[in-house]
Amino acid sequence: MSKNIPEKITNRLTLYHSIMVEYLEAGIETISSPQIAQRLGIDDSQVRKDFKLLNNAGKCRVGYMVRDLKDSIEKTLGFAHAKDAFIVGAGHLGLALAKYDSFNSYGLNILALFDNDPQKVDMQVNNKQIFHISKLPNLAERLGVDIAILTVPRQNAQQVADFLIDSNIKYIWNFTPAVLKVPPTVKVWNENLMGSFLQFACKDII
Amino acid sequence: MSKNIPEKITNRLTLYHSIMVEYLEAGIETISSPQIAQRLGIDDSQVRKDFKLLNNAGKCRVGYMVRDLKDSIEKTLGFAHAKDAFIVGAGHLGLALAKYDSFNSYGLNILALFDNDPQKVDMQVNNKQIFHISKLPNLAERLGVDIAILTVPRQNAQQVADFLIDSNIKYIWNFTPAVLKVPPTVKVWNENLMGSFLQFACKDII
DNA sequence: TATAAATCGTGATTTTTTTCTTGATTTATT
DNA sequence: AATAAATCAAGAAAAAAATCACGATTTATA
Repeated sequence: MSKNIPEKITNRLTLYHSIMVEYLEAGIETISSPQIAQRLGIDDSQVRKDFKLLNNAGKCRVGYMVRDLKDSIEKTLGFAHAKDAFIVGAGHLGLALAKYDSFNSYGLNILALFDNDPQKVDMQVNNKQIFHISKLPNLAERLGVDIAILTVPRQNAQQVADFLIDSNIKYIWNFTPAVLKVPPTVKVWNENLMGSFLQFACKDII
Repeated sequence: MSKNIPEKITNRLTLYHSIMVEYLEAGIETISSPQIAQRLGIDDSQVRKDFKLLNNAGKCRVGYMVRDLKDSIEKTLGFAHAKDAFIVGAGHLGLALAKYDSFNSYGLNILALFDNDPQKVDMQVNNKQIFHISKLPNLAERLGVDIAILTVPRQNAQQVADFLIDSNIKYIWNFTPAVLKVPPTVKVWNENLMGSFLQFACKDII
């Protein structure tokens, strides 16, 4: 569908999207590339080039239609294309993500959580049940789920990932700091919160 | 101190660091650039160039000392340089982050949480107290805190950010999807979980 | 209606990042 | 001791990304 947009551009698209949401809420119907550029601290021609990629034409002296931009960004990023996923690891972070309702409107549908702690099993979080991890392969197959959000402790990350791979999980959104070893058929997306912070902190706090 | 290392390189440094931790735990003392490169799916000369930046010489046919690499990455990223921070917004995500103990070993020290919900005020989370948001300016000044982790709902993000800026907060780690408007003296680091997922999902799920 | 100002679209240029290549060095092996 | 294999180092080349520059268009204003 989408012609493999570079990561950097996708990242900017998500930022543009947030701004569109804000403008829509404020009842502003058009937006210009210099406005966006200034907000994000980038060049305005960059913004226009990105929008070109979305086949979204602007109007000189006026700008772009906010609603159209929002729609085409959502189309490009696949908001409507709902994706089912499991959360693996029902610790603080896993629970927080399970309660994070915005996932839904962005096309991510959390179906259930998994953990190996018997105390947590069968609890409900935000209408999603926590299952024992041993139930995952069966449920993944029955429900056709191939996305897992990994929120276990670092020490168990690789072991659990191996188990997920055996269960035919194809996409792992990795919130652990571990760098997972996976076969080429499996895609990993590293969130790495601490790494992210360090990038920030390094900028000039030190 | 650190000579403003580009974001991309910093990001790779955090990944290298994770691998070093893993190798150390496994008792492996040396590591080669091709090993790392293969693991991360990048070119090995890239890895060597990054290490060059750290002034970390390798040894032909052997590789680099894991311990040395880990130390110099930590030095470059400022692990030892402890930074105090507040969490603003004691919702699910804020609480999860407050309970996330790994922050400490990476040089981030959460001192307290803030919220405007009277029910949450005075509760303790992982030995950190939740204060009413109105207490923030005073505490920030007294404790010399200028870093805030923003985990409020998107709708309140800008308003709270403005308040933080008035309170002399200089660094905002923004977990809300809002694109904050801040003066040039304030630095924002956008986490944007959904945006991150969309980048991942776009890769080829659609 | 003419002029000015803002903005788009896009090709050219520059900068940054990544990959390629080659030579030197070290260790293991015969 | 000679040879082979793995690895580092570093400059060259290629690719990707960002910025610049400018003509064309549209709207507002004099």
